[in-house]
Amino acid sequence: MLDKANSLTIGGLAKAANVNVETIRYYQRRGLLSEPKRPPGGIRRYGFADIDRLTFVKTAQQLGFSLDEISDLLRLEDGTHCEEASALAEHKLKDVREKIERLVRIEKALSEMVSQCHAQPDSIACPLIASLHEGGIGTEGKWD
Amino acid sequence: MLDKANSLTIGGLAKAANVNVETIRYYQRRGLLSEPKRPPGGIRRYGFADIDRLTFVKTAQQLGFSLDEISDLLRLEDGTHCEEASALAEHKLKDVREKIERLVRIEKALSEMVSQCHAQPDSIACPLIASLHEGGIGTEGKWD
DNA sequence: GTTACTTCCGTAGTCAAGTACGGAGTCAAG
DNA sequence: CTTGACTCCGTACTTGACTACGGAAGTAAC
Repeated sequence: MLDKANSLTIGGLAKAANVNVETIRYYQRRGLLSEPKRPPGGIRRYGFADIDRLTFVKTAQQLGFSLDEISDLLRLEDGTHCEEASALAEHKLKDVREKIERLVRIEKALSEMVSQCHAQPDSIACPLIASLHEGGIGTEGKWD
Repeated sequence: MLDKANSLTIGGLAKAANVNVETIRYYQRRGLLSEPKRPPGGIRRYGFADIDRLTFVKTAQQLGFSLDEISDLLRLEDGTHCEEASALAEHKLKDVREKIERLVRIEKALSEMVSQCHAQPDSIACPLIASLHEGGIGTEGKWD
């Protein structure tokens, strides 16, 4: 299906995924990206799948995952055994949900701040830090 | 209100916030945490506010913010001028919402994977990478 | 008022994640 | 069949975020 599309050199891949060539080579060394076989005395070629994979790594990184954790996630994508995979997935799911919760709290604090500011543009209080307290702002805003 | 509570030494603060003493000093150098005045020839004391601040920094970090970005967020908390603050807040809000979206996509992919796996525990496909494509899964689950 | 733990402070070292470098080999155009 | 750009590969350097070290000074318990 995409044999013909496997036409990128490492430089083209780097441009397409908006990363440095050296970063690609680094990821290959770390096992995050496989190195396509190189035709005897030739040059390696890459395709769409590689762009997607790189993009995924970069995105996951921005979300606070380390390269080791991203390796784990990618092992899921690559299809390990079902038991193992689902255990890992459930674990990662917990991480992800916690991250979402925290971000939602921060989001609320920020948006509240913005609207407060538009309402009475002089005094401003930002409950950003408080927004992270466990009990906090899920349904009701109350802290001790 | 919490003058009496400002009783922690740097070591106590470190324990309370679950970070290294050196990390606190490092944050002070970077301006993420202010150094309380030290009584002539004495020792600095810290309080609850400092614990919260440190906790916030650590949490934000896990969510993929750099210390520089966290400085920005903290300037909001500390109350700058309203215009400036709200502009910055809106900008950060965009970041935060993007992060949430991406995490939600990942969350869906992972949870789908787990339930698929429970349903037919042998063949397993993980659309983890696909989950990040723009057009994807906002309201409808459909990928090509 | 000595002993044992801390704080204080500057400087140096570490670790993850790249980024740069340099020389040999490959490829595409002219 | 040479020139210029790019790949390949190993090794070395950089950056962000700590973490460790060491000596002087503070402090708490005996």
